[in-house]
Amino acid sequence: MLAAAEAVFAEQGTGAQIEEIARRAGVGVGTVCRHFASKQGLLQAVLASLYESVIDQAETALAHPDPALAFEQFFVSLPDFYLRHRAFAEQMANELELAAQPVRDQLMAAISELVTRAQAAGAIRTDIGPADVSMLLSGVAHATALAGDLQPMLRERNVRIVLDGLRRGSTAPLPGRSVSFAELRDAKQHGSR
Amino acid sequence: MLAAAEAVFAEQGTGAQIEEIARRAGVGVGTVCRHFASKQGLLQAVLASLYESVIDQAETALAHPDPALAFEQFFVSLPDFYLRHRAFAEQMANELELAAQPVRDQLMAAISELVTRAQAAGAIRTDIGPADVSMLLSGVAHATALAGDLQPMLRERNVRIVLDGLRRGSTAPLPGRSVSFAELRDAKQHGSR
DNA sequence: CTATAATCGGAAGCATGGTTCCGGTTACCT
DNA sequence: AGGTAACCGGAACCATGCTTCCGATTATAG
Repeated sequence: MLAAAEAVFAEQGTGAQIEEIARRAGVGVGTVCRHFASKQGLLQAVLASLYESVIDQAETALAHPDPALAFEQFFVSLPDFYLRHRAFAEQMANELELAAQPVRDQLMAAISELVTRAQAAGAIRTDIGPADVSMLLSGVAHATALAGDLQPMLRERNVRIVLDGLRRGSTAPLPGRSVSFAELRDAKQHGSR
Repeated sequence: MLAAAEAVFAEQGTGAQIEEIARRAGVGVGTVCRHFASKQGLLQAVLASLYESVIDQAETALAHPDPALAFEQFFVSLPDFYLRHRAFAEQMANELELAAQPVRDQLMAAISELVTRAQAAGAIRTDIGPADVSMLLSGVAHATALAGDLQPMLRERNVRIVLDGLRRGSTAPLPGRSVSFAELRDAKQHGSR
């Protein structure tokens, strides 16, 4: 049943209907709702396992000897994953709105590490921070969820262009300063408090 | 009343409730629904005028003597506009999903012109097309609608990074080929037919 | 084999938010 | 001033989709 939920959420995004999930799983609606407190709970359960997969991907990338390729590999593979898991893409797209979760923090930490190493290796510009990468990935995630399977080539180009913007040797300096995930979270809590 | 709708849509996005619009306009819900066929109609009416504003911006940019600065000016000012009109940002973010409208086509034409001129001037890479720009702007629009007013500096940096990715002198060639809006539309209709 | 308990399925309940409708009011014309 | 017609307001209506509940079914233990 959890597999069915994952499949349906993957295809239709977070807006998928419970009825569809139940039908796909070959059970009744009531059965779904008894096993999970709510639709939100079911979604969280599915997303948790997807987070694990992505964290695995990030750590696989981190094992790559070349930090530049490690970052690029992850940055390119993540949208591929979005494409196959639409609900996860939406989650990543809306991530900034959500409260912190352990698994989410773990992913953020891995991304931070990828960024730092790539910067140390001189592969990507040093005036950016994890928060910038997060926001860019959010935009990529959205674009992917929107038109990904319709225009796979366009999606891939989109990723490459953004990636180029992150490389070293840009023409103009960025305004402001780079900001970490921790700072971003603090600022957010401060702003909405 | 239309002004009230514009204000509410600007603040709350396309999900704004009619009741709120009515209250802001100082009228009843019924009055709103009599003047416009549906919520969708009201939204379209508001968006139409916003499209006009943006087209004006694009044409102002086109009047700039330097094509490079013209493109940059527009590309930077558009997210500013998104920030002040959240529903419009959402519309731009979801644009690929919608049927073509005259006013939309007009904007697309202006963007295409800005791109072509900037490319001719050697300001931005020649292996991209309007469809690429549209997808990037969609991502930027989403990121803006999501976290724009919370992290203005982050938003501005986001735009600048993407813009850098569009500049000439990138490290690796893009896969595939550039595609125009017309081709994008055709491909879309073909895919969903 | 039968009684009981757990689980299942779908229909009824509930919440949200857009749409419609009818009684009241206001403005205008004679 | 009086009558008529248009317009306004909000309450009732309807559609959608999550949640809950109860009768039916199946598994299990004595």
